[in-house]
Amino acid sequence: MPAKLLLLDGNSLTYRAFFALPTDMATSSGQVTNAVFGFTSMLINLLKDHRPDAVAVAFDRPEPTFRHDLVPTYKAQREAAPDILRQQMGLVRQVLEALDITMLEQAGVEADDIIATLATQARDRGDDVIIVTGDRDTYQLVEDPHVKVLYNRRGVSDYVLYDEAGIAERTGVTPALYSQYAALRGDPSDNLPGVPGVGEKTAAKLINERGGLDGIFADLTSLTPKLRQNLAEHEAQARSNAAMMVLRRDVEVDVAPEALARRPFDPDTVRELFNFLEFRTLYERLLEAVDDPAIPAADALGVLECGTRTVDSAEEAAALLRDLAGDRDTSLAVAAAWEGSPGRSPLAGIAFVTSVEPGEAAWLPGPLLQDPAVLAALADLVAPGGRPLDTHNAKPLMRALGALGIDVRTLDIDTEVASYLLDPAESGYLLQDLLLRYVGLELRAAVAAAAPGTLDLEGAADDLGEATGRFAVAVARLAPAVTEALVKQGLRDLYDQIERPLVRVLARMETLGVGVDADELTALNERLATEATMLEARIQEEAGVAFKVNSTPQLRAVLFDTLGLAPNKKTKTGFSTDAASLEKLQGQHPVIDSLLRYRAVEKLRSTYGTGLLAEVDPLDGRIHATFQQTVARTGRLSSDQPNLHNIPVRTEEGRQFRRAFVPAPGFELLVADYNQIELRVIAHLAEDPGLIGAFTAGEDIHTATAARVFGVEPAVVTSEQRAKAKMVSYGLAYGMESYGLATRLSIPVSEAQVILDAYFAAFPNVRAYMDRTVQEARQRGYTETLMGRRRPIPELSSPNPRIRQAGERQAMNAGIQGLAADIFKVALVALDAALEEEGVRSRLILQVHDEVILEVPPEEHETMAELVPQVMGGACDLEVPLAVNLSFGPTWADAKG
DNA sequence: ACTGACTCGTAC
DNA sequence: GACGTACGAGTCAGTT
Repeated sequence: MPAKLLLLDGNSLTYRAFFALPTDMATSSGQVTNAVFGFTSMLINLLKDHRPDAVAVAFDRPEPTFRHDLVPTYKAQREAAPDILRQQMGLVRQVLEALDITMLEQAGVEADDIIATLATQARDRGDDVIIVTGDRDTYQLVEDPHVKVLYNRRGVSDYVLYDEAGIAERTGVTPALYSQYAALRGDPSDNLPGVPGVGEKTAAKLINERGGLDGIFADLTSLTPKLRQNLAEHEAQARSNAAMMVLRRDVEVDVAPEALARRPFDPDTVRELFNFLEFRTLYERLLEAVDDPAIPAADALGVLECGTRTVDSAEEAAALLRDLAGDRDTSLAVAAAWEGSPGRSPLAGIAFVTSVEPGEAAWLPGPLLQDPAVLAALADLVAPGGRPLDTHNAKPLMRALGALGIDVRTLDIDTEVASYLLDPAESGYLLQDLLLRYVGLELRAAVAAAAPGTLDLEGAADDLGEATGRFAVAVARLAPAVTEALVKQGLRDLYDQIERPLVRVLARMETLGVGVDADELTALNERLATEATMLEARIQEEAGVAFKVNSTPQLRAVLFDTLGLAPNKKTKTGFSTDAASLEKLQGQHPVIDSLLRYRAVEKLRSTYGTGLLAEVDPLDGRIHATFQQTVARTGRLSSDQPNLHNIPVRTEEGRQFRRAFVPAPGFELLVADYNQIELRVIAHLAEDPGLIGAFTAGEDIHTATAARVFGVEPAVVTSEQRAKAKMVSYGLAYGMESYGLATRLSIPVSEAQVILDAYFAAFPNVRAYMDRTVQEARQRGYTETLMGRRRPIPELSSPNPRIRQAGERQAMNAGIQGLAADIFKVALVALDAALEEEGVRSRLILQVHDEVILEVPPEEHETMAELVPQVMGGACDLEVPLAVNLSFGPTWADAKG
């Protein structure tokens, strides 16, 4: 029985896969994998569908081939492959290496020539050959029934198998005549022009009628005049093309036929590589495809094992903790379990790892954490100089232990925070996902279903200890892996100096919470609710129909159908009713004003009235938000339950809510915010002398900017000019374009463009910086801040221009917002340390991106007025000073300004 | 009853 | 489409 040989064109197929699949397919570390995924997926399908006895993949080499010697312009028009494609060529080779599939390449010839040679040899042996390529040149090889071409049409799964008849049907000529046919027609992708006026149809007709080029050129007289002239003039071109297109079948391939035979691969190697590439489904498909009982199935990939011992007496627990405290040179992995939501409910218990491999843990149920001796031992364990602690999401544990009087000072690796630094673009950081990705182990299903730290095992209380023990062992296995990754990516300092200490600072701020005047909030809420009810009735009256005003679809129908108003903006589902659209309708119908007012009132009532009241802790009357350290992709913090980062400030009415934020009795509030931090960051990063000069001189930045942009003296800058300059400055960090500026300033796009041009002419380094940033990000696949914080932006290589441009704006913004966030975090950590060092009672209670809020006792007013701006101003040494605005007051609103 | 998509609006 | 990063209220349609 003849053997079956599969021959692949590595370059052509990888190239096809790259353009067939979206480039936002990437690993968590930002490596784009669309092409290597597509290639691998297709290879697996081929192995499965055709069960070849032998496989080889041929590659082109970068240096010129004999065809370049024949025709110097051969392929000269080709652009260099994008970086993210070239990287993947290497990955494709790694995949083939792991699968132990032979790769062939040779200087001076192309992959097709190697394929032609091998195919001819195999044919001569009587073997069957299937050639897989995205390139049509190999059609000429299908002249023998043993040889077939699998032509990859568009994607990675859309391919068709051509035999001789198939080629004839597809092209109109037989494989033997294919190269002469192609010579007439030309090949733009190889930069080989054909005969003008001769396309596929004419070429096939001529070749078939005359049996080839010789027959055609022997006698041109019977052809139409134009065709005759074109052929006569381009005979040399056509003959040269033909010579170029004939594949060499005599390449000296240094490989014996047996060497191409399928061999079993090393499953561990393949699994490791697929794991690295984050191919989650391919391994199983591969196993199906090779059907080799010697290769272990995917479910033997590795399940984390752990034996957990429940500690049932306080004496035993205290002894264990003292024992664990003895080893200060290695980290201790722990995991917490909660009665309810992490950090907001009592601890259900803590598991401590007693052995990493084999996995063993000790489970201390919650009640033991009431015992004074246990608490004392635990406090010693985590006191300064105690045992380094690893855990997943340390902040809630710190909060809970803090409530028990234990200050955790020995945090080493928080696997969640560390993983966030490794890839801040992930949608979440579940322990089980990370363990699989970085270690290749699975957490058992019952546990894997639970959110990190929640472990809602449907009342399976007996399992809670065991499940938490497994979490702890998982942390112990994961921590070294993420640490190694941190070091590799140069993120270790960022983690050690900023993120890790920040965890404790945030934990303490959350625990303290912020005081609110619930009576004031309630009064505001009721007033707004009354007005909302009144407005709702008025709106329905004015519109003449009863409808749900909060419902966008219903409002849309009322405005644009019932009332017949003219819509101007569209959303995904219909005409927009947002405030900007409504404002354009003002004056056309009385209901518009009522609607705008209703929207404003209802927003305040629902989000800030009812919303904030629901978050007031009945125990202490304060609001304890959670500050999320692993959410924002730029490195910023976020706040939820409630979000204290978007409390209104711009309108007086909204600002009322800030009056409800008050200090603890006997304290006043201190608000300290960075002045124009993002613009200063831009000045520094762009090294723009104009901006740096203005900031250094302490000028009003918007006036100074306007003066330069509009070419007037600062003294005569109008408020309108200043407003325009201000808007440009704000938009800068977001990559705003003329359209956006025009919308915001209510001016024509052309005028906005003039202003933008003038801005970039006045501050040329800013544009250069933006361009440089995008360029670097595109090259590397990620942006990086001054402090090394990285953010992958795979969108930069999207073939979709809209997505790509969005990626460019993200890249510009990430460097700016990211550095501002880095600086601010440094300041928070430094402030916390300074307060501790000074031994003051003043304390951090809130942060809002570039603003910190402290509770300050009156006697420390002067100290803080000096200390806070000094520490914040010194957080980072930029080319411009970091100015800090300070204000004290009895409420958040009073302390603003 | 729950969930996710969608729209809208607030902050920096 | 056209300005980046968040969180959350409310509606609605689809699923349990």
